[in-house]
Amino acid sequence: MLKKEKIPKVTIQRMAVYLQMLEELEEEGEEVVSSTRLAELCGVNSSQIRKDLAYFGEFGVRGVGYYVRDLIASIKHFLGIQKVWNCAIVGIGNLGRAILRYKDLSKKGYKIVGAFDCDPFKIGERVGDLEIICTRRLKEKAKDLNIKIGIITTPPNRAQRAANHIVEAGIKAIVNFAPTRIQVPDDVIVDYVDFSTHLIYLSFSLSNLGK
Amino acid sequence: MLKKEKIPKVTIQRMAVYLQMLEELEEEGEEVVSSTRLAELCGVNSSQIRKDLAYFGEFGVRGVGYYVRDLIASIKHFLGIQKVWNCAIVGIGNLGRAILRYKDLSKKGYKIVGAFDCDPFKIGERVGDLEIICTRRLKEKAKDLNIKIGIITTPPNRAQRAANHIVEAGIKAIVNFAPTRIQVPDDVIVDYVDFSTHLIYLSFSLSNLGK
DNA sequence: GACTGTGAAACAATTCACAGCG
DNA sequence: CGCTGTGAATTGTTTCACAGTC
Repeated sequence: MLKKEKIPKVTIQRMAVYLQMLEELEEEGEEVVSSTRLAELCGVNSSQIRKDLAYFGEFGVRGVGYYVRDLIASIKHFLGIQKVWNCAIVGIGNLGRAILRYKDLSKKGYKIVGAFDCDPFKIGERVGDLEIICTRRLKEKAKDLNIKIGIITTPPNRAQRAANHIVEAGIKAIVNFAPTRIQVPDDVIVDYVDFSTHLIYLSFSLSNLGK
Repeated sequence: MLKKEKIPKVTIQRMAVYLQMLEELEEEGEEVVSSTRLAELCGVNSSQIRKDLAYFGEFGVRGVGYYVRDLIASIKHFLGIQKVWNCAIVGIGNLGRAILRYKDLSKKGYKIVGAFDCDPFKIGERVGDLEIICTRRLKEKAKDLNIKIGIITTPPNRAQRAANHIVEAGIKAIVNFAPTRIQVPDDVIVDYVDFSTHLIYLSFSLSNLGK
């Protein structure tokens, strides 16, 4: 089904947005949606949606549109999120705790199964139904818990060390919330979530409106 | 100084990354950096950096590189972050509180001056040195507090209402952390921060390694 | 000699426009 | 007739390669 052609990162990101919106439409009881309508809701061009979907196959009905329920199932299938992905958080500060308490993640197919920190005063503390474990034990735990994604929520000066532990543990995907870049081997994928980058974009845009 | 040409969003985002890295270099006592070295640290191509900077002017010295301190100052200047931007948070749950407690924001030129929520049980509660205010009072407060950026950290089903209040208050820039799209007038800029989008990108990449 | 700044070339993503189908 | 799926045209971004200069 999946064509050999490389699928651009932006396409995957938009896919996640379409999925979000389709699930809202499903909740509202909509059964069919056209690319034009979905495009409006997502704030993109309608042929963008058709092109994005075309990377994965043909899901629509000419003259009709897309069946919401079916399209949701198809997207989940080809994005690989019918199964559950186990994640570990490294760095249990305010943000780490907020993510641990974020219940909707499991609905989306992600489960946080390990909470790690290197502060001896935190180790052993319970957060939700997890106990905080020493980061040095990440490697041993990663196997037992089948952890596939590492989430870094340490302060920036600890992020590289956290990344090293994650890489050591054989985990191949990292989301880094710390506002710093990290160095990892080529076979590890890193995605950055940086709040200040977004604020900078907005304040720059505000400063330059109409230019 | 600023050319008329439209500056791509990705350039601004990378600018924020360069700035981050330059500040780390400055702390380490580095006085000069070449585009090649900076590129390595940021994980981009060196001519990318030179092209990005060229949108704003000429900052380097041929045969030498860039003076770290000067470049930081220049970037801050043209991104418009020498001054402080006042922000309001709408939705004081786990994530909202985590952001309120995130002290480094003010170092970066952003200050959260208002905390809003519509839950009567939360109103009046203190978080850090702010008191939670009813979201309906956002409009009146936005003027007094000179709020320029609104941050939505509500549950998804409340995000549109939060956005409406922000727009009503005359604020022209929004960061939306709620995992849903919002509709706003054309003159309001919205930037989305969505954790699950990042997770989906990673899990998709893991599922398709080497394809 | 080393490194920037920048046109030109290569590559990538988006949008258009319409053929094809239900 | 309406809407998808898709080549072709357009627009945008990245990388190359080297002239210019400190």
